[in-house]
Amino acid sequence: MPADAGESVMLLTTGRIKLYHITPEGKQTLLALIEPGEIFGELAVFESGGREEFAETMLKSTLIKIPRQAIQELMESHANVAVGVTKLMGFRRRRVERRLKSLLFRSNRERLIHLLLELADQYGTSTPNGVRLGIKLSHQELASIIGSTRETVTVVLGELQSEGSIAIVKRQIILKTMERLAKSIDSTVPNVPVESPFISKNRRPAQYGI
Amino acid sequence: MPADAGESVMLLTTGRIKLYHITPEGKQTLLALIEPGEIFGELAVFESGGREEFAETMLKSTLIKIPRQAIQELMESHANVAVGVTKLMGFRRRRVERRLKSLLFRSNRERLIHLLLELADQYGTSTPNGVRLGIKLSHQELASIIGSTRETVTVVLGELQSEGSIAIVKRQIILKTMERLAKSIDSTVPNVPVESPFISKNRRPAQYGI
DNA sequence: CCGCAATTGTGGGGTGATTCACAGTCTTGA
DNA sequence: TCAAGACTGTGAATCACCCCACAATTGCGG
Repeated sequence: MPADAGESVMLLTTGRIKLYHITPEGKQTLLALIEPGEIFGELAVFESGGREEFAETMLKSTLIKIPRQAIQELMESHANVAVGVTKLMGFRRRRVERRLKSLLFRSNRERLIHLLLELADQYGTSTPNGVRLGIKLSHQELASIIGSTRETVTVVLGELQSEGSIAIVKRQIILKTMERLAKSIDSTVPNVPVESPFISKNRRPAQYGI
Repeated sequence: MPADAGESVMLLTTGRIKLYHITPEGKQTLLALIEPGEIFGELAVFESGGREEFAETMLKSTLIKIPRQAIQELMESHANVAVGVTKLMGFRRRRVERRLKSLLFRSNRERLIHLLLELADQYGTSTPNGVRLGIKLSHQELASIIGSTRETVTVVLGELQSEGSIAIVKRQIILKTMERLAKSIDSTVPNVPVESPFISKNRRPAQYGI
């Protein structure tokens, strides 16, 4: 597999791939986990250069390399392909935005719980004891997702375990009380009427839900 | 302008719009600033429900509301429309990902500088004294973008000002030494060879640039 | 099954950032 | 032009989290 993948879109067929970025300090930030059926490197379709992100296989993976030009033509000639690509990009963007929201203004503990719930959503399978995460991530990796450190993750996971919220067997995390965890992060109940500090009282601008 | 915008894509023609999210605690996180020519609410095309984000005008704005169905048909019949939408979504995703990267593992000060540079890039105009940001954001708003607090932003801006890096006149920020600022954040030089802590020495997985 | 490396676990010191409280300044609508 | 509300500025106390250092455990490759 050559290193010149910049001019192509990659389609993952089996396995799992980790996309990440490395900061100047050598710390890494996980950008996305790619599952079979997903494409990545799509942004390369519209621009060339800028190759500061890396991909790394987490499982034995096979993928198809689609030349940039081919997919561009395909999108132009077959509208449904274009719609599909758009949809995929939308999903990934939404994931990123959700992560952004959980990152801003949340404690380390809350972020970790948030992440666990999300992983459960994506990779969880129900068992009698609770939801088992079908993905193995080291504490280091978890930390790199929530923007924390290895040690802190270790500690918080320990706390959650002794609180009985999760169990860890063979490096597999099992969420025993999903509901309780979920509640513990969004019902940090604000009794204050939701009032944005940004919305002036006298000159209130137009505002809508979207 | 009705509040039922959920079923439509909005196209901004003039003005500026702020998209944000409000956390249960009432804190707000800015998701995106929309400029003329951009669309938002696109995700609504593919899914209904889920309306936890808000839009607020920052300037007098006019926008066109395109019904969900119309754009879907348009995308299917005119491939170039689909390509365009995809492109726009890509840009926004890239912005979010960049922000995410700058959020993880960076100090408050670095994040603020990073933000100023980005704003200069988007809204800056060159003047003899430096680059003037053509956008007014309160300290509170700046804080909500970088995930900090109003007070901290005030302090850091003060520091930058007395360091001579920026000047503030009439609530307008002027970047006097862009290069110096830029250098101060990415050349926190790591002489360590870039070696991911995630890459084992014995069983190194496949890894490529993308 | 043995050994090395990766991973997990734990504590203590230091600190950047939040929180709270209040004062001063700017701005805009009446 | 005046007043009320938004915005900016500042200091003190507190705390969550990072950083460093080292021990214990697990797991993989030969």
